[in-house]
Amino acid sequence: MPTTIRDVAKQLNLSITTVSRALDGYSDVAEETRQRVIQAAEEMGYAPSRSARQLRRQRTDTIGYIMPTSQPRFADPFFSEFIAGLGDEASAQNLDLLITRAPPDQEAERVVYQRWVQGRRVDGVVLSRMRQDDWRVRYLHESSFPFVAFGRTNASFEFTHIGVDGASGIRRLIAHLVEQGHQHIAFVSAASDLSLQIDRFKGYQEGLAEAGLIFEERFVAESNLTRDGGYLAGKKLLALQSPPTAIIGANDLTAIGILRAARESGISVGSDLAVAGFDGIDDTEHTAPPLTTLKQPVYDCARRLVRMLTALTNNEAVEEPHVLLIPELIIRDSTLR
Amino acid sequence: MPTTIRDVAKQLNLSITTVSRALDGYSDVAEETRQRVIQAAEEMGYAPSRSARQLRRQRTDTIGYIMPTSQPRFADPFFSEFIAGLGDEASAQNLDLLITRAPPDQEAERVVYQRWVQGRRVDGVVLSRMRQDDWRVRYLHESSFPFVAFGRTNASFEFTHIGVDGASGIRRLIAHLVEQGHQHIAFVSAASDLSLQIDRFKGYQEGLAEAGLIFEERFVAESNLTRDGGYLAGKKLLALQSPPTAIIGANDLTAIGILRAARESGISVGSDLAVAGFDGIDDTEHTAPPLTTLKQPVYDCARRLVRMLTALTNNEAVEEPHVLLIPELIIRDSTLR
DNA sequence: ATTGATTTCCAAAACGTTTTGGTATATAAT
DNA sequence: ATTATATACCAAAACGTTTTGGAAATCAAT
Repeated sequence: MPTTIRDVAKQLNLSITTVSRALDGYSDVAEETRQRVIQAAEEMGYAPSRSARQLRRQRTDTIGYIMPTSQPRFADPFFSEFIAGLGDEASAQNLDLLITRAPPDQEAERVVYQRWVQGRRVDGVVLSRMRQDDWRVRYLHESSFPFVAFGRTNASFEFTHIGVDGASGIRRLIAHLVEQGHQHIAFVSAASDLSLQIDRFKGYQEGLAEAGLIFEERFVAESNLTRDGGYLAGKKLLALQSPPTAIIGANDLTAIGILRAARESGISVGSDLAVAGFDGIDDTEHTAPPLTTLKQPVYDCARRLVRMLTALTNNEAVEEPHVLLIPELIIRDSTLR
Repeated sequence: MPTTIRDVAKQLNLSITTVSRALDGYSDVAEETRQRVIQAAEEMGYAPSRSARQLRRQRTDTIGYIMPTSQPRFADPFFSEFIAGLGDEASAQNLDLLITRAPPDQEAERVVYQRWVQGRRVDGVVLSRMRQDDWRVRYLHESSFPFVAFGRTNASFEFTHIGVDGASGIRRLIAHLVEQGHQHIAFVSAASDLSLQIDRFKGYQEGLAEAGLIFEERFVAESNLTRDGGYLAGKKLLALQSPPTAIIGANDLTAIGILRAARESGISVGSDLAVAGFDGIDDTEHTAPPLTTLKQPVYDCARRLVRMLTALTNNEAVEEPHVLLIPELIIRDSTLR
């Protein structure tokens, strides 16, 4: 039986009101009383019941994040870093972070969002891995439920988000590859409804054009943002008649899979084949060879998104509601001859 | 303004009670009425307020996990997989999962646990990365708060947990290394208060003894379970007068760092140096060369722990409260000549 | 001495559920 | 015709806070 505010009040012969206000730092309680209350609360191990407070205040002091992944074992360090950022900033703001996972664009996802929104389970949610025509954005907007997003989408209205200019990043990468003498550059892509795919693929096409290279359909292999997917796509590309001399993965995991495919084919990455990824996860420093990548500050973005979200839930103005970041090109041995 | 149960009741000219009981499936409401209620609730977008329900029921239907890591950017896939398991099983049981991070064995950690326990924020918690003399175990036990743990500790009382027999795993690994002709086997260890360190290090010493090898202090390098830590420790060991021919990392991340140290020193892993890790994270399949490791079923353990915890919170008996698993030795190229 | 301000406290309402302990009506058994 | 039993419903209490709108006591100003 945990101690309630009533216990503390009785102990001190004060009213519940006074105890509550003392602890909340209101100015209408005498300093001496406040000290007594604080001490008693401490001694009795009192902490306000979260659910009671939530019910009364009509807010949960909790934000939610629903990982959009299909496999139960999500193995993408991107999410770890993103969640770490969310969690740390949430703690810093004295918020709780509620996490679950739901397969993207399926009934199950809808159910979770509805439960959280209608059950007033969280004050706001963070979205990531945006899709073109994203129903989540529509739904939350229509329910006028606070949310922020990592990534853009083609919604007809504005919403608070941080985007990363993948296209410009990939263009820079291609310029670098061309500089290294590459003419045959392939791309291992992701599911076509993902905003990041559309964005990065656009960069791929633009980058080729800028370098005066022609776009070849056969140099595009569709994959799924996983290591295994990258491996298979890499195998396929390397088995072509005249294979590419450089391969860009839609993310780092894909690129790591490609590295493995090259190794198994006896191809030396760096000298014979250039490989690059996107995200800048920690692993890329430790692969063989270390991987060239376009780094996006996932952790910091996550923290910033939480700050934007709290502004939203507090009905404050978000100072910069549409951020667009340029990823940083980190050149490592995997694209150096 | 979200719909409440009162709105639904008014709409149907029923009492709040009846609506509540209809939705909860009690038998004292006519089937026809129940259907009307269900339909109206659906149409009006009603979902019970979680906080109101929690307050009344005196339970949160939420379990908590506090990641014991110091760096804000935790980069250990172990945690991703663990959290994925917790999250999936929680969803399956219609529970929420609350997550945060706190540096192990520090005041901040204490504060978070106290907030959750005293504020009745969660129904129970899951512990991992246990320490000898773990204050969390003592505290939760004394507060008689439901918890389960991944890992053992030296508490004087019993508690529900799943342990992994690291010692026996490392012994098997050493036998394998000896079979490959290794006589000089080093160990890169973790913080000495971690149960996993004590356990695995014991296996290291026992394994050497069983093989008739002598234990040499200089072959032990202390590290911190990260890639960078493993890299530094690996560098140090490889710079010794007569360096080891095999190095065991306390976990996979450490081993991955060692791989990199070897590569930089121009040492060919497999033929010249054997390297092995512990955990069996996905990365190990994709390193160069693929890494020998002792795999523990982290994801499944996490799911099972949640099931054990719900048994505990429901005051049911846990059918098997003390599990001890043997890790599986997966031999890959990093320990084959 | 009266009035006005200020300080310090509090009773009661409200938040939205679930649960307890019924009551009224219809049906079945005597 | 009475009594017992089921069936279908409901009013009110309770969960533990925060907030509203005072009230009493003290102090300052006239």
